[in-house]
Amino acid sequence: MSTMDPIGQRQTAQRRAIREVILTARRPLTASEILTEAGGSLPGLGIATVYRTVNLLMEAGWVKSVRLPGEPSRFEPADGGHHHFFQCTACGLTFRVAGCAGALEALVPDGFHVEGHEIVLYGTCQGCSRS
Amino acid sequence: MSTMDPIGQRQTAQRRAIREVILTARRPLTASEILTEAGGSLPGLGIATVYRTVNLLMEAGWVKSVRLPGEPSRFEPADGGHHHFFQCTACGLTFRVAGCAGALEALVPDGFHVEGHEIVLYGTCQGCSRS
DNA sequence: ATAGGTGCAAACAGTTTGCATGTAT
DNA sequence: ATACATGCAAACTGTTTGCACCTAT
Repeated sequence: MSTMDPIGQRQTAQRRAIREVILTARRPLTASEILTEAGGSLPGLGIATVYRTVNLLMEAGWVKSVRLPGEPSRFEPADGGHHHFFQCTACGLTFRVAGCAGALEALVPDGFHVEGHEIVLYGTCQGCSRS
Repeated sequence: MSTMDPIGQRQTAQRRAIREVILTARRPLTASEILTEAGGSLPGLGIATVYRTVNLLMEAGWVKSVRLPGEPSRFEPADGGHHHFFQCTACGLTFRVAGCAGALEALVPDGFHVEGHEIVLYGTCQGCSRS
């Protein structure tokens, strides 16, 4: 899967722009953040196109969604490896956390099969803890 | 805090019914599930009252909200102890999971303070794994 | 009597969808 | 040329809010 692979059936400026914005961002972006970013070079870009393209990118395996409880969906490159998130309760910023607590299978009763998990940590970030 | 403590300033049939529905349910309920349940004995009950009462119950410490990523809020008694959730990817049912993976503080860099966390396990439940 | 609560409808955010227009192929 | 993509607006879900009416105190 190279950068030149088409998304869907056709290459369009919108799809290229949206993919680039997500792939070059250093944090997961919401749909409206993507609209703002990509809309800079593509006046008239609509939120529906962002959602349609993001869904296409997810089906194609380029992008995955990050869903923090009570937060709008964010989108990030799918190849970022397994990680979780830390959300600062003071400033609201969301940080990526590299590690992962294992042994989660042990938590469920017999007959249940754990295939995946989501962990969100809450607390105060570096900046907010200091002040 | 006894069962007779008022919620807000006044006791009303709606508030009593909504509280009882949440406190006697054996799984967390969405606002519309609460409306359906409590609405049985209170025809005309509105969804706005459910939300207003649930928010009041949360402020009062009776109830807490369960927010699974991408799911509508659910509400459960606040005194249920620390636990997490397992959501079946086949049938969609949500189960409570008693245990908890510790050592989550180790995942964040120096300067970050972990105050809480949320863990959601995904997989197949007992019934769906069998078939 | 009156502050506070309720129901309804409107408003709101996030997301999806229908449709006529536009465009990559 | 034509099937696919876009933009807009409408629809939809979950949640909150404004307001006139109602009720526990």
